Amino acid sequence: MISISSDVIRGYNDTMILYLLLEKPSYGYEISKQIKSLSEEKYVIKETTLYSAFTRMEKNGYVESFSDEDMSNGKKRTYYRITEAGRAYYQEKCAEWNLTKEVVEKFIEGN
Amino acid sequence: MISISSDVIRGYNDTMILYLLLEKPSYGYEISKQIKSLSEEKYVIKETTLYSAFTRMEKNGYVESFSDEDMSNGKKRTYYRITEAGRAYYQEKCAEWNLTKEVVEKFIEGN
DNA sequence: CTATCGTACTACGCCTGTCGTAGTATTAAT
DNA sequence: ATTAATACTACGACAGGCGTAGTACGATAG
Repeated sequence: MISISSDVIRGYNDTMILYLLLEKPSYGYEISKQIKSLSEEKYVIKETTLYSAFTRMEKNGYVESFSDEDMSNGKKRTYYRITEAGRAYYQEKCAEWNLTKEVVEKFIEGN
Repeated sequence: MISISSDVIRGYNDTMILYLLLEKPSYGYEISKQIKSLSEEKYVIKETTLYSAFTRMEKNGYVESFSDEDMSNGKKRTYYRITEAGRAYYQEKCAEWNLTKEVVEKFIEGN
């Protein structure tokens, strides 16, 4: 059974997360489920990968965290909001992806 | 200037090298130049990356090395030949790439 | 009323491919 | 005589992904 290798996806987890944050702020568990459903169950991000991506991206200024003030559901959550730098980074990654795809496909069977 | 990040290409260097070995055995320097030209100068593999890929792939049984017996050009070279396991691995990586591409593109702008 | 499941994380440390730096040796060109 | 191109090897750092484990709360089931 073919599955997505971590070596390929490496560096693109951030991009996927940022994509989901483009529309509205979100938090770990929700992002995780969205990645799973958007990828049609083909990719499930590991919890540790996800949370370390948040930490890294906050340190890099691509996202900002804030706490769930309201707490109507009783569970504490840390939400993340994409920053302007995050949006710019996302755009760069999209361009990089297109270039990478172009190159890699020259080495894939049937071009 | 957008360039290919090592995080993206990680794990696909092997695939590119194997692709070039499909037709005929080759050696480091030649592979390096072929990757550069086939990618239209868009990707230049680092020497250390290339040679460590050879070592790793030989250990994994994807390639076999042999020495240049003839030596008409006076330079010692280590040639690599793809094995059956290497061909199978290449096929798997192609399938994996197609899956990965499908998934990643759901998270790239303009779908 | 007790146990399990789903939610929502944090901590720690290993693994592996990539890459920077450096060095060696031969041949060809200037 | 020196530089450039060829053809590597050695060593160690780095970073992202991931395995394992643990915490804590609420809801649901038996």
